[in-house]
Amino acid sequence: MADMKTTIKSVSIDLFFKKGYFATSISDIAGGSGIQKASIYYHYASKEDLLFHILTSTMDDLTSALKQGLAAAQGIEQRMRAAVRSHVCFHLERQKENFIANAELRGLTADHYRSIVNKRDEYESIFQDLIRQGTDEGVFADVDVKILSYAILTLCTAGATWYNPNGRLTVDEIADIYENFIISGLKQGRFERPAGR
Amino acid sequence: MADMKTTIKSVSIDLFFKKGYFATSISDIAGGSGIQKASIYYHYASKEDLLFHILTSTMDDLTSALKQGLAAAQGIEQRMRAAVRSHVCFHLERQKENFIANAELRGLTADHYRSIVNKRDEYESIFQDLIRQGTDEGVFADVDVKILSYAILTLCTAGATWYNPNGRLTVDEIADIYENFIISGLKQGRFERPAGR
DNA sequence: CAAAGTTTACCGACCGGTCGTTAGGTAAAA
DNA sequence: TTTTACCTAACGACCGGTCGGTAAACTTTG
Repeated sequence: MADMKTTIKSVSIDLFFKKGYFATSISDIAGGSGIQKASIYYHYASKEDLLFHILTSTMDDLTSALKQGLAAAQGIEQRMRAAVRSHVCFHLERQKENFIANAELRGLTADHYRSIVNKRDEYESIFQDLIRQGTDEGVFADVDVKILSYAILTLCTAGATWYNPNGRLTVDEIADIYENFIISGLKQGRFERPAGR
Repeated sequence: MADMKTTIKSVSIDLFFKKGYFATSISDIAGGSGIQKASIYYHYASKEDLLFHILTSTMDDLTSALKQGLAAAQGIEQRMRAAVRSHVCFHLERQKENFIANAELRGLTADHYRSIVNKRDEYESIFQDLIRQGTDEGVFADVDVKILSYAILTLCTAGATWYNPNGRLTVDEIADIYENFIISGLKQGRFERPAGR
């Protein structure tokens, strides 16, 4: 019994994911929602407004999921593991929205673009702080913070591109693989040696 | 004194990169090339044909760069390092085309889409073979070949999204960072220990 | 409690504009 | 005389968005 505004949004997510924002017409969305295209404008001001709503809620949920995931974790390695896991799981569980969020930013007006990029920057900075802390503590190798944060984020983000919910691996299994890969890449050989240096 | 066909292609690459394939009109391309839009059709059969030409040449050059990079390298670790380096450098040096190749596949007809995806699969399989060989030889940890190959490729591909040619780091420096990060992630602690186990 | 007013959620018809593409023509080069 | 490389003009399709209207649901009021 979802209301029409929610239906329109979810139909749009499906279509934007499948065909892309520019290739999806208001008529397509209306047809998928079971109403006439003029009625879309009762619920959303414009096609771009609809895209902006999708991206905003996705980014907000993404960030709050990360903060929630970090709240419980202690110690820099465990915190980074929690962050990676949160990032991966969110992207795989809400694959379509995240795919759109990474592919259709160009559909936004300048103001809305800024708004979303600001949210993304805030999210990224959490990861960058974790990396910085890890290198300061000597747990991670002395890596380039910017590049490595991009690497970690795009790595997991890319999962939303190829992930198949009916595929061979579960979300948790994929998260395990990424977690180990990334932590190894951050440590770069700094594993606890049998004895002193 | 590039001929007009080449000019049109390179103007299209610039515009597809900046505004996206669907948001770029034939008029835009014609304007940027200094001719009328009808004249585009003397050189290319359609807008989609133009996109297909761009993607085909990009994929072909990408694969031959990889094969060339691998020809000189010996030993699985060195071969993987060479592969990563080739991939990173190609993506950063031909940033725009690679960005398009990863973002605009949806603009293709079914036949052309298949053609490009086949080329991409062939390219991926080279990386998958390298990973498989590395795990067989015990140089790399026992990782999931499919996922790790996607990880490696998307990692470097993402570079084409954020790379700034006038930025802080050179292509070679970025390639170094990725090379070490990826090799560490593949080895997952299997570094040569000071002495016997 | 019923009549009157107001709001909600939708519709069909239409608009100006842009799109990719084609037809037919032309002037210079081969 | 044919080919090359472009042009002007126009085509039909489709796009996002607006307009005026309407039936049903709520809210207010006598």
